[in-house]
Amino acid sequence: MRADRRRRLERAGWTVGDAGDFLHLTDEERRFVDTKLALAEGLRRWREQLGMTQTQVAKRFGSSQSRVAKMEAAHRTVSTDLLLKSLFRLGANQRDIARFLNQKPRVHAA
Amino acid sequence: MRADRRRRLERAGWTVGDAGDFLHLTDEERRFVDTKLALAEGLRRWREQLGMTQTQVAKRFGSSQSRVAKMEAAHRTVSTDLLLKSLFRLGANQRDIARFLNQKPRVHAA
DNA sequence: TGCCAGTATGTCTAATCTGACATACCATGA
DNA sequence: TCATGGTATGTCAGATTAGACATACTGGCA
Repeated sequence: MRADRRRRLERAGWTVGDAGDFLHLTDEERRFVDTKLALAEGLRRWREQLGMTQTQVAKRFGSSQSRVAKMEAAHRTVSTDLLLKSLFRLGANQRDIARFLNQKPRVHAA
Repeated sequence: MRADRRRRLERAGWTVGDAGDFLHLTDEERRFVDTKLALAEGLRRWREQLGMTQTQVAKRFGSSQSRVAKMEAAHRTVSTDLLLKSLFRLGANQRDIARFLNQKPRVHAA
């Protein structure tokens, strides 16, 4: 579970030392990352719900598929601003966002 | 109420044409701005709750009072990333954020 | 196996955001 | 009235992020 979490973060572009000192992320940082992951997951679920591909979404955004992939991966070059704007562009509203934040992360839960 | 809302946005640095065509903010933009305002208000309330001044908060952040003022004003040069990080640094958590988002805005409500 | 749609990753340049500083505003109390 | 503490606004240089493009991975199916 710790390892899984770390993998997710690394995939997301966070250069984490190695497993042990993973904890020199401060509490704030951890909360921030978790929030970003929640939004990213929310975005992916929302897109899938709409039955759209990343490419289709990218086109609608006037952006590129690669950028959408990074959004959903909560990559470090992706801001929460971008995640929020993207969700809104796909029709989500403020309450949907709040819902995503209250949702327990599905992946590193097991 | 419309006028009040507009004033808030202008104070926040959004160049809004004039009252009438205020509506050429798209839905997405409006939702995004509202979200930012909610976080900004949340930050101010959180700080006041802690009985701190903007200057004190700035010092704790390693930032400046002017930046804190802009955060609380949801100024356009302030990202939601900064707002979230700031809230987390003051001890808020993801659920607190969700709560802020579900809260009806106090100001342009009347 | 070889294709293909969908997704992921790396790296550029332009645009945006950050903290700092200077300065202005705004109440309240002497 | 004028200090003073707290808050707001404008601007700038350095840091970070956006979209684009190239390219690589992945799973399914002929």
